[in-house]
Order: sequence, then C-alpha cells, then structure tokens
Amino acid sequence: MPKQPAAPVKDKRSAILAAALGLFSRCGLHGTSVDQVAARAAVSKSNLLYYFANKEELYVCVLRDLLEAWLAPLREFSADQEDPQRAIADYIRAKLAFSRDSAEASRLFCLEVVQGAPLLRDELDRELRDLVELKSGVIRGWVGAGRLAPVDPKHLLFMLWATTQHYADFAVQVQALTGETLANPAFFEATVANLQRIVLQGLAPR
Amino acid sequence: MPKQPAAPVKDKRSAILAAALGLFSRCGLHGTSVDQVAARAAVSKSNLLYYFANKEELYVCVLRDLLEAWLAPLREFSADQEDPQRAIADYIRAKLAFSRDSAEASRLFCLEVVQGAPLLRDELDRELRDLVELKSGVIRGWVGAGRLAPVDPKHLLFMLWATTQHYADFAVQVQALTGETLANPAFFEATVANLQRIVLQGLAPR
DNA sequence: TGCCAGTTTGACCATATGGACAAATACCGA
DNA sequence: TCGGTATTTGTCCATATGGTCAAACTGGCA
Repeated sequence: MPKQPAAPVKDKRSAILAAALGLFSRCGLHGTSVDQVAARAAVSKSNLLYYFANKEELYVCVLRDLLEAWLAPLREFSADQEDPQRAIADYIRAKLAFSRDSAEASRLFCLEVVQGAPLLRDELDRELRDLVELKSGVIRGWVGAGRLAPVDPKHLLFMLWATTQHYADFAVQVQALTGETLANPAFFEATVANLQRIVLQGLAPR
Repeated sequence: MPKQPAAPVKDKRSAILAAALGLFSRCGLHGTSVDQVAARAAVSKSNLLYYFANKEELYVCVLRDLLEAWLAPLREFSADQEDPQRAIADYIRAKLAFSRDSAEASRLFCLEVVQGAPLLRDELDRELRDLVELKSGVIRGWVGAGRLAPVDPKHLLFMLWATTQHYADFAVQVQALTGETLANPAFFEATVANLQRIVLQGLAPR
C-alpha cells in the first residue's frame, strides 16, 4: 500500500506549484528558469527536481490544475436551469470573479492557448468540447423557446469568455487606460454591470 | 548625407522581421532562438545580427510595426462621424478582418500584453491613451445625444477588442470547438453578423 | 540503538544560445 | 582599375541553464 504523502510534502509541492504559476504566467515556460521557481518557493533546485522530474512536467502539472479551475465556472453555468438572463448574468459575474481572483491562472491559460496549446490541445478537444456541447444544447433550448434572441451558442460562449477574461489577461492595458483593476470593488461592480447590461440587452428576444 | 538603403537590404530586413513575427508569436521571445529566425528568413545568424544589433532589438522592431498595425483600425473608428451603429458595425468588421489577416501580429501583441508588456508599456501609456481618450469623447457624445444606451466608452472599447481579437488569439480553441477559422469566408461573415447583432442591440437606446 | 525509506543538498556536467570578431566578398563611384 | 564602404560568412567564446549523481541527513519504527 503506497503511503500517503505527509503534510509537509504536500505543502512543498503546492508551494512549488504556486511559485511556478506566478513565474510562468509572467515569463512563459521558456522565460522562467528552474532556479527562479526554486528560489521563489524557497526550495533548492535539486529538491524541486525531486518533486518534479523536469521543468516540463512541472509546467504540465501547473496547467492541469489551471484547466480544472478554468472549467469550474462553466460547469456551474445554467446548472439549475434557471431563466437564461439570470444564468448568463451569474456566469458573467463568476467569470469576472475568476479574472480578479485567479488572474495569474487566467493569463497562463491565455499564454498557452495563444501559443497553440501544444500541451492542452488534447484536453481542449476532449473535456472542453463535451462540456461546450452540453451547454450549447441548453442555450439552443432557450433560443428555441423564444427566451433568447437567435444566437449561435458557441459564439455566445466565445463572447462571454473573451469579454470577461480580457480584464485579467489585458489587465496591464486596462490599467493603463483606466487606472483601475478588478481588485477595486467599485470598478469590479461597474464592470459586471456594464457587461451584463450590454450582453443581456443584446440577447433579449425582440 | 546617409545613403538610402538599397532595395535588397530593405527586403532582407523585412524578411527577417516577417520570420521573427512568425516565430515570436508562436514561441515567445525566450522560446525563439536567433538561429531559428535566421534559418526561417534564409539568412545566416551573423548576417541577421548585422541588421539587428541583438535579439531584443529585433523583438522591439517587430513590436513597433505591430503596434502601428494594431492601432490602424482604431484610428479609422468613427473617422467620418457617421451614425454610431454604422461606425461600430464597421469597426467590428475591420477588427475581425485584422484578426483574420494578421493573426500572428494579434497573437504576439496578446503575448506581450499578457506578460505585462514591459516593452510596450510606454507606448500604451502615451499613444494608445490619447487615441482612446479621443474616441471615448465621440462615444460619450453619442450617448449624450441619446443615440446609444448609456455605456462607459472604455468598457465598450474593451468589449470590442476582446470579442474580435479572441478569434485570432484563441484561434486554437475556436477551431477545437467549431472546426472553423476566420479564413473560411462563411464563418467570417457569420462571426461578423453574430457580433454586430448582439453588440448593436445591446447598445441600442431603449 | 540501528536500519531503511524518504528527503535534501551541493558539486558537477553537457548543451544551447547570444553574440563578438576578423576575415572574406560584393558593390560602387572616381 | 583601384580604393573604400557595405555586406556576408565562419569561427570562436562566455554564459546560462536543465538535469545527473552520489553523498548526507531525517524521522519513524522494530
């Protein structure tokens, strides 16, 4: 029977993963050295390589955690079949909260996908595809019932992802132009309201 | 009087810049070696370093061209003060055309901004800021005249950027989920129509 | 106490890569 | 043809970095 890893071991692993996320999201895989990650996690390089066979494995582990977190809000989307306006409004808020609370994760996800997602491609094809198919069905149902203007479900999802993730991924630009961050509660609420208003009115059946 | 660079020199420079754009946009600054760029441009590494003092200078040159191209559609936005619906519809189409025709540029811009834009920060603060201020005034005017639902101009611009750039930056994801690319004219038109419909209805004064 | 698996460390190495440099070559005007 | 400038190339080097390895250490348990 394999022994359960002791608590300190788990702590170290997650400390390393956290440090890696921070650095990878800012400098990318190739712009980050194992030394840097180790230093940031307060661990020797050799020790880090005891927990992760090599840099790529570490990177993949970070991505795996990432994808799970990224998918969470989508799994919740329309979970309890409430009315579409409510479901979409909630989703916008949840995604913006993710952009605020997990900005580094959002950015690393963005980096990876922009570069062609060599390591996520499979998961994108498999896991995400199924989930999107499922949610698309729900949206199509709403449209069919006349509760939503006719809209292609996938384009709608793209729009929701793009607009909400933008505030994490392009935070530098947002800050340069507005001086604000989602960390500011007032700005966060204003962003939620703005997005919800436009999207919901844009999707309202005529 | 400094001699004008001969035609072949210019060709070589732009060949190198083009090769660099392709590689940087896929692998980032650190994931791309000077050797690779040189090979792709059919030039020796030494020769490349004759035209660009070092890798960073090459990178900055690529970014500079990039930013200019990225700004072009925004400069055109509402240039001739037509009605807002028309101006926004045109802008959406122009930006999507950019995503289709200059996907690599869009992706490199995205990479750079996501990583904090250490090299673009100044330009973002200066050039883009002024331009955005200008266009925001136009939008505010439309809102004031009751021709547009009340909306924060900057959030509107963010929305337009995010939604249109998404099809270039997240092309892998889009393709994984729809099997399509903007290169397909039918898909391009469907995307334009979908976006225009939702955004314009979302912005219509009540 | 002594054993052993799990953990930690420092020393070391192979390689990739940015870039310096000097020699060679092409081009061009006088 | 000649001289000089611009261009091109091959060689070489310093450094950074991913990763190996064997030795040392730790903690629990018989």
